[in-house]
Order: sequence, then C-alpha cells, then structure tokens
Amino acid sequence: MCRPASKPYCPGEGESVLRILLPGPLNLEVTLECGQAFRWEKVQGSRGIAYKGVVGAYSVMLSLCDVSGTCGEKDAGREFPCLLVSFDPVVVKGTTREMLADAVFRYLSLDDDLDTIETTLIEKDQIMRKALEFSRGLRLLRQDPWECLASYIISVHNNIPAIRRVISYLSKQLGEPTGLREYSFPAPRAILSNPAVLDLARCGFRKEYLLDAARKVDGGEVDLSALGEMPVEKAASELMKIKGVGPKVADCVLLFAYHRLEVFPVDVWILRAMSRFYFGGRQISTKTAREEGIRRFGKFAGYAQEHLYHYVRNSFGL
DNA sequence: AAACAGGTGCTAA
DNA sequence: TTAGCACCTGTT
Repeated sequence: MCRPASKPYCPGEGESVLRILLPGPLNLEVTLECGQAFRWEKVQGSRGIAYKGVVGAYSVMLSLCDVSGTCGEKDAGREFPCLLVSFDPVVVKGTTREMLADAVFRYLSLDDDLDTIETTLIEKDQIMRKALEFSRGLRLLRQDPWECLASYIISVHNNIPAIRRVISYLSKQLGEPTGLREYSFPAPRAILSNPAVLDLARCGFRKEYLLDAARKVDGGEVDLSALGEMPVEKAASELMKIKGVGPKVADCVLLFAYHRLEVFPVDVWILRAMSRFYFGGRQISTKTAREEGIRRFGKFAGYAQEHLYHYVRNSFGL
C-alpha cells in the first residue's frame, strides 16, 4: 500500500478512477460549497454523493470513501481515508494518472497541515473555536488564477446562483471540453474575440470589468504568472490595475488562487461578523475589519476568514 | 413593489 | 483619506 508522504495516489481502482490517500483531514462538502469556488456541483455518483468540477484541463468527480470501507489505512494509530477521483479516460488520454493525482492533490491543498492550522486558530479565541467546530476539514483551494480572478469580478454586487449561471454559461460557450460534459473556463483571448457572449451571459455592468481584465492579462500588462513571487501588497496592487478589482476581489484571488494565507478578504458577511464578535456590534469600516483580522489571526488569517464566513452564513441570522 | 445581492468607480468634502 | 451613491440583472 502507498503512504501519503511518499506516494500520494494508488492505482488499480479501475480504468477511470484513481485514489488519493489523504495525509490529513478533508471535509469535501465544506471545502467545495463554502463559496471559495463557484463551479462544483453535487451529484449522485456510482458510490454515493460526489462533486463534479474541473481541475486544470480535466473534469473530475470527487468523493470520499466511506468510513467503514476497506480503502482507508491506519498509520501510527490514525486512519487516513481515501479520496476517489473519477475522470473521463478519453479526455485524460495523454496525461498520466500521476499527473492528474498531483493536480488534484495540489488543487485541494492536501499539503496544508490542517492540524497545525486549526489548532493555532482554536487557541486564538472562543469565537474562532466555535466557528471551527462548524467547518473542520475545510481546505483553501489553489484555483486557476485567471478563472478565479474572472469569477470574483463576476461576483461583484451579485448573488451566488447568478454568479454560477454566468460562469457556467461562459464556459459552455467559450471553454474547451474537459470530459464529463463539462468545459474549462474560457481563456482571456476567447472572451476578447467573443465579447457579445458576455451580454448573453447576462453579466450586466461587469462586462466592461471582465473585458478590461481579459485585455490586461492577455496583453501582459498584468502578469498573473508573476504574482506568486511578489509581496502580497504588491501583488494586490497589480490586480487592482484592473477595472472592477478592488481590495476584496484582489484578496480573494490572492487567497483562493495563490494560496496567500495571510490575507483576510472582507465582504459584507465578514464585516458584520467582525463588528459583532470583536467590536461589540459597533459600526466599523472594511479597512478596520481587515486590519483586525490580520492582526488577530496572523499567517493563517485566510483560514480564519473562511471559517468565520461559513460560521456566520450557516449558524447565524446576521 | 421595493429592496437587496460575496463591491467598485466616481465625485465631493 | 473617507463618505455617499449608482450600477445590470434576477429574486423575494
């Protein structure tokens, strides 16, 4: 049997399924439905509930093997269950199973040491401890930067069903097939050459924002491949060269695509939560909320933010 | 019917 | 630097 550290996947589950031995906790449902990514769809798979979505150039269906199943493995008295990844062999042809497993492993940030992160946050304060109880095993993803950027531009002053609809439509119209009847999010150039599709997608006033983003990314004025190497503030100001990208969208991209765990995106929910929990209900600015989040939660502020977000959305009527 | 939804750009102090 | 307002579109 393979072990998490040395060999992250196990072949032999069949032609179009691979298994990834989980090196730590993973709450698939919270991770994929907490709102950091917009495209995952809950489906009824052959083995029960699964999530269908796109990782890189390929569609996959993700599910956890059941606790009583035989595919988990004990190591040092601790059980590590498996993640099942099924894919379309026709589309994946030419890619090795190792490469696909690595892509999923990286996308889900299975290398993050959740025990350390969650323990650190729980010790911060009682609010965070309560919040953590609702979303243990949540992992911040490493999404594709362009798709993430475009998605959060679309999210501006919008609601989640509408956001999902727009992204889904654009992908279907302009993206590449990725198997399982899904399509990749369209590249900047695909959008630039079919701007009318943005109207059909009903993205409203965000159309000009998306076009500006596509132009600046395609033209190299904003170099997405260079952002990972920059200090966060510098990377954020690069992103904010784009019309429609302010502090909140920039922080979301840095957190959900570049895995900059020290940022603390503030939307209306986080603003309410910070005001209520840490400022006695007093009115505060988003700037104040952001600074306080970073001050309190330090290098794991991003994880704190996501747990807090999930907490206020799912257990309060704020 | 009117307000609101994962903010941002613009303008005015 | 900060406050106030409009904004496509869809839903309640």
